[in-house]
Amino acid sequence: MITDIRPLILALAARDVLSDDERSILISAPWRFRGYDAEEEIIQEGSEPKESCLLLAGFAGRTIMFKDGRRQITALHVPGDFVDLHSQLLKVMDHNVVALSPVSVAFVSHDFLQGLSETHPHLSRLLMTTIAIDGAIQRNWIAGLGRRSADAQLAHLICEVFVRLRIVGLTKDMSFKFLITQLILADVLGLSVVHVNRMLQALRASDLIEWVKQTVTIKDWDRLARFAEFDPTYLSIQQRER
Amino acid sequence: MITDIRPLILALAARDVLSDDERSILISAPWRFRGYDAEEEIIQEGSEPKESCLLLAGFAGRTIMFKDGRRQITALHVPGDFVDLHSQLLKVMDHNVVALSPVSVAFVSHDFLQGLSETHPHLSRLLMTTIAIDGAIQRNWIAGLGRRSADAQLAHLICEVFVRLRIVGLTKDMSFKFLITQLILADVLGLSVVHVNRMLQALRASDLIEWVKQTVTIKDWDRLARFAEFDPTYLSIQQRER
DNA sequence: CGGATGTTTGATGCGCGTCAAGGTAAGTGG
DNA sequence: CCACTTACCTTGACGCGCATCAAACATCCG
Repeated sequence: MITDIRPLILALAARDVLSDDERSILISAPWRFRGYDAEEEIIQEGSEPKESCLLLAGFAGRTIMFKDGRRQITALHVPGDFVDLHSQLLKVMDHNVVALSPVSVAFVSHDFLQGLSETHPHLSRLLMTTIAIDGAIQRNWIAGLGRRSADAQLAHLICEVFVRLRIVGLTKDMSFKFLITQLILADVLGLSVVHVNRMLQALRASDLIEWVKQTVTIKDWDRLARFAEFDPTYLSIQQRER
Repeated sequence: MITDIRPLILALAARDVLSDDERSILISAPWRFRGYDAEEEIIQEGSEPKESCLLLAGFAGRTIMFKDGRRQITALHVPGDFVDLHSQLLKVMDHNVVALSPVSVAFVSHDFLQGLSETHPHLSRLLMTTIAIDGAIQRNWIAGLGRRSADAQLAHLICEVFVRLRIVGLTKDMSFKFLITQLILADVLGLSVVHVNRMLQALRASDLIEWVKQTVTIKDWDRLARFAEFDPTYLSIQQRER
């Protein structure tokens, strides 16, 4: 069981300066750790959580289900993401949170988080910022689902995941472990599995990416980013070394 | 020029109890009022606003532009909505905010809003909640763009707009003024104008809605909501009289 | 009255879904 | 250790939903 919350610290530090005090508050928070298998539900639609859930390892997603059994994944989470920080503001969950691969997570009580707003306002505000970044990512997905072609949308997702994983140190050169099946990818992109497969092959044929054994390698970042019209501004990453 | 911020108060009061003190703080806040014509940009992508913008009358939207000139509208705002409350958390705007009809708006400084978090924590938290509701709406749009058919997605949007307008008292029985062209609707739904037109006619033919002279009338709420699989939970409306 | 803006209609074609089947790799039990 | 299963990836055939192009209408406005 993973109990290292460093991904959160990396994710926050990428957005603003984190003091030592703030780091140690986070480290010593009353976390409750737990693991889930792929496809297990972490949080149910309609529930009223009293804790928020931080992802430490693996991939998770927010899913909205339709009556006919189809689903759409509305957010893809990487380690360091709070998957439901907004649950402290919204009482009832309007969607499920599902493990998309085996994951390790850490729960903290809403009470603890709300206490932060008095004792550590800057940190509390920084956490709110991650909610806003979530919103920016969602806007980008809306733009892509509405107006981008399937291949460009897929390319854009790969760019986004790469950058988000790099923030938390989960990339190696130009590649990363992506523990996601094409079926899940289809539910993210709003496409059929068949078409996802064909678009992946198109990107491979253009020599933009490689994807073998759950490892994605970006072979030509500039061309991929240009093809996807990827502009990382919306991820609100602080400029420094690059 | 409209300078009545009551829509905001109605929108907030629909989500939680608002004390008289909180109401008067909002009313006496240092608003700066202004009007815009349709298609005028209220906030530019890439700018770093020092104020947030409250919509008082008309419709506004957040738009993401593509290089080829096409656009996607990622949010549709009704009176009472803060169109860029998140700009106090995110430094750089990742999208434009555009007037979709003639609008009246009111700006408040971020400093004022941040001051609220100390003097009126409950109110401040309630404002944060509206950011989270925004996120919930966006998730629903993602689900619709990805998995719903064009007609169901259109029906869902009409349900959503109706409910949101009713909160701020802008519906009359089952109808509302919708100052939105089909071209704008196309950019909201990620469709072509032609197809939007056809889907509208389909809804009319099924006797679900009527749309004449910028006035939409829902002729059969239950059937429309069922057809769209509309469930208002995500709008976080307090249950009371109904 | 013309010109602009928005709505409606028709014809044609492409992007992506659906259905179906085969291929591969990993895990499971006898 | 091998048959069997299960999960996932890949490929092909076919059809529908929606885009695109083009043009006719309608409405409003100066």
